[in-house]
Amino acid sequence: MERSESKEYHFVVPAARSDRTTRPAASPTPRVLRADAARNRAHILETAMVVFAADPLATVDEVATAAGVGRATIHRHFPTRDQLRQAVWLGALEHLRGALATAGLDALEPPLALDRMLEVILAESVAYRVLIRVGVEIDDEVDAAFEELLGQVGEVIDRARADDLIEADMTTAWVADAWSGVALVALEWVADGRLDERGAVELVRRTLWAGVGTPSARRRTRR
Amino acid sequence: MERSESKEYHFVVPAARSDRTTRPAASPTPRVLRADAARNRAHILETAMVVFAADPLATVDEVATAAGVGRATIHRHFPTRDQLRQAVWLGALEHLRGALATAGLDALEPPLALDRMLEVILAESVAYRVLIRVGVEIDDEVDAAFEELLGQVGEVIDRARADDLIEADMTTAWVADAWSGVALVALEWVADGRLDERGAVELVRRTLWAGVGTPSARRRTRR
DNA sequence: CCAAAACGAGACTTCAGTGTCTCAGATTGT
DNA sequence: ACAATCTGAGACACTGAAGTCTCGTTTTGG
Repeated sequence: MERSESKEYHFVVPAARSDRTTRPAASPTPRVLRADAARNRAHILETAMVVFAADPLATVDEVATAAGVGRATIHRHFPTRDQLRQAVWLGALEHLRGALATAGLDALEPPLALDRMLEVILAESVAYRVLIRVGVEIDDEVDAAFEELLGQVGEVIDRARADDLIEADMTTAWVADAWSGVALVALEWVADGRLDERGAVELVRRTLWAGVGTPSARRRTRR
Repeated sequence: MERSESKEYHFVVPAARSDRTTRPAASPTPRVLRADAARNRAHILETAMVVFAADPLATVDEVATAAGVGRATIHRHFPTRDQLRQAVWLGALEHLRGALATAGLDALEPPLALDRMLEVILAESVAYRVLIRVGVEIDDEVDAAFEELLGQVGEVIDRARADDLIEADMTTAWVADAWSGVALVALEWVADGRLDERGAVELVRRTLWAGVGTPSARRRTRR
């Protein structure tokens, strides 16, 4: 690990080493896209998201094949593989931000809002997986976008805190990370078919708010 | 993702695609090692563990340099990079199993045993990181070893359950995974210096057993 | 002490994957 | 309809890393 700054989301964002040999690159992308080009570009991005979610080390050729497109076409839109990877990552983040933005979290009581959030993440699990497993180079754009996403979580938690629902000495950052840690596990369970989405939401809610212990365990494990 | 069988530890064990171009390999390792060879082999393995923990995509040359050893020597002991990777992974697992075995978990009350377990993992965080971030190909050996490690966790949890400390409708597998999810977050916090080991153990214990909610939250979030 | 074994250094081969280029054909926009 | 743009297909050059090999030197074990 050799990240410089120490942000709050280390757990979620993986190392950013350009994961394959990459030559310096060349020209930037054009200015105005013809309709079909734009269509294609979007399609490539979407396919790449799925492919990278399944295998972060997938080659450009694999993406091209999956998208039913020539490899050269990909390079036309994304000069280097790293740039494609970065674009995919940002696209996934945008996907999630959009989904959360339209989920109406503000209108929900905090506990329900967290439930809703998990539902969104489960629905967008491919995007979520990309965020977690595909590397990204942290620049200002990434930083800002990510920060905003985290802000949405933090806000919900702070509202819960205002309702006296959160143990006072647990920081918002911890609650957010603990939530995402548990949510991530649940996500895997759903992906494995060991749990359906309803069950996942239920289990995460209970685990997060009340832990896995019985009342008697709560007494015994307190310091 | 293209794993066939569906085990309980998908969350922890990452995709196993040989993460770099690898040619077919060649000869197996010799039979009896001279003393210096054995020493060297162990040293390479240990160094590789550290290097791979920091960067799962590190090259053989990087490992060689870090170990102060010729690249050829590494290839003598581990014909292909993949075999080195596999050996490192298994070594890390063995490391952890050993540490847990000598931690005297059986003699501790279940909640304390889980605390102790986290302490061990924090102490062996390099090995743990390797397990999580470095790919491995699942063969029978890996499967058996991993299964045993999980068994150790499961056993502690089952003892807790026998003491009526675990909510009856939460499965042992879920408790184990939720624990490891939260523990993983705590591990990152410690690595970032946002938490010391004592605090991490404390926080994980409370979060796991009682969640992040206040008593009133427990009432309100129940179904 | 000496033969066998292991090593480092460096030269070499091979190869997968990137990125470039060209060109003939399809699509678009006006 | 026609010029501009985009595309697929394929050939090509380049490179980093893997794996092999040799040879002179060091270490081991009996």
